[in-house]
Amino acid sequence: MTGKQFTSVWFREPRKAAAPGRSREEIVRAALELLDQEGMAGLSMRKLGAKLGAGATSLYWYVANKDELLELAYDQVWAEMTVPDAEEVGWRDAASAMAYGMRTVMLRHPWSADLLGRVPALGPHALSASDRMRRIFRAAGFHGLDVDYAVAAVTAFVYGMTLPEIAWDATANDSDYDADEMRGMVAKAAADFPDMLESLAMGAYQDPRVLRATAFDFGLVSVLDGLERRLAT
Amino acid sequence: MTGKQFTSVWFREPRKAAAPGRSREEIVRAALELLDQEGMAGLSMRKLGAKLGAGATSLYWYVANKDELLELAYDQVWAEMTVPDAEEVGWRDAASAMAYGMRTVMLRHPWSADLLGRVPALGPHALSASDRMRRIFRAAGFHGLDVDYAVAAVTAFVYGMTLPEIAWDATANDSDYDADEMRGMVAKAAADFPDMLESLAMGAYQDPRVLRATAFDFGLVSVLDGLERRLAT
DNA sequence: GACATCTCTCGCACACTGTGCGAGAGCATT
DNA sequence: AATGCTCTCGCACAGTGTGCGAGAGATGTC
Repeated sequence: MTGKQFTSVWFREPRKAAAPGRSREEIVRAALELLDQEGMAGLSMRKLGAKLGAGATSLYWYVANKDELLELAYDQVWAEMTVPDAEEVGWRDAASAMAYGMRTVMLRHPWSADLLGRVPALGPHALSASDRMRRIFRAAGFHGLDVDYAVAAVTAFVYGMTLPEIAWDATANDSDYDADEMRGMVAKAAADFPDMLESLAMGAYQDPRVLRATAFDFGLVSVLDGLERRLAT
Repeated sequence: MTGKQFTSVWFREPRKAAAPGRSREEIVRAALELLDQEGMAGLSMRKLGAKLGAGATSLYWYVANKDELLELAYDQVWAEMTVPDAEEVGWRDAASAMAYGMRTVMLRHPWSADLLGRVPALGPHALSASDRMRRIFRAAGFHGLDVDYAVAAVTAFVYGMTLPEIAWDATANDSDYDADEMRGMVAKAAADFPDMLESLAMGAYQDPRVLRATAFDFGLVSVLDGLERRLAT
């Protein structure tokens, strides 16, 4: 087993911050800007270095490698996720708001789709968000490991729903076709499935964004209903 | 807008198969082998060419670019997903079997996690699977767009749940630490959240695989319960 | 038989990527 | 003045996907 060792930034002591000059914070901030503007493919160490007026490899003094940098940036995304207090609004509304919040944050930082569920979420912000999520479901009445299961169910739904949304937006942006042309080609591919075509046609009369929001809401209500039912027994 | 044009293999006419020699099928098959053995990072055009006793760029005769190749491989994964007939076993069992099936197929081809929900699933096998999924929920009693919403809810849950499972397996494999050491480091990172620590400790006494299967079942039952409730109203 | 056309292979080259290494600059402490 | 520590960065290496254009081999067509 000579495979490269797995490590997380959060398992190591950070380099003690010295004088101003460059800092880990500044680097992460610049990386976030680059990611928001150009997406995951637009972030390279050389570009990031240039943006900071530094040589590409200077950054390696503050960050062990690119993966660590991404872990750091990832945690900043978690910082934006607001998880309301269940004591105030009731667990159902809290869970719902949390789910919607995750979705909007993900859509705001599409590159996070490449990291969510793929990179260990052990940063301080991620942990704090998890803790607040768990609180919601404890307030709902779950106990023991069921709390984790409930959190996992809702977050899994949000990931799985939002991820394709992001992917769709990305391909739509990269395409020279407009929405109608796109739909036409999809229809051609699905020509053998009349039932799907019908459904496609029904969706064509609505704004895709509204359509997706509706789908999200439909699923979310179902998931929460299901969890509620479990509490009742 | 000079961005590279988005296209899908499924939008283009395939090159009409000529004599044996090399063929698109053979290439895709070899790519699948490589992906299963070495994962997404292990697939490069040069390696694939070598495996087939061909030059790296020879493959470009059969496939426009690597993305197209991945779309083709991706569809083969969908070919493995069995979706039972709702008429025979009832919609709930059918949906449940479908969800478990998707999960096992994904775990069997971990690299598919990088494609699922990210790449348009418009290949024949993907479409056929979708069609059969829709049938399940129509049999359940959903109508119009609700059919799509229900399918989306269940598949989103499966993606979102299985994706982190795969990621965890991957990092565990790359690591020289064993499960206990890993848990120790996680515990250190989460030291500020006593509630999480307690939960971590509770999970420590069980086989992680069983734990994850339990979590999956818990969520799936909830989602299906939620959908069932919607039918009742 | 000779020539043209079409199918397919592949080496070269280009522009990129992450990052290990080692030389050095600037500053602080002794 | 000398030592050592913190930090920068150019070079180089081993990769990546893929555009291009030269050619091989088969298959018509006159």
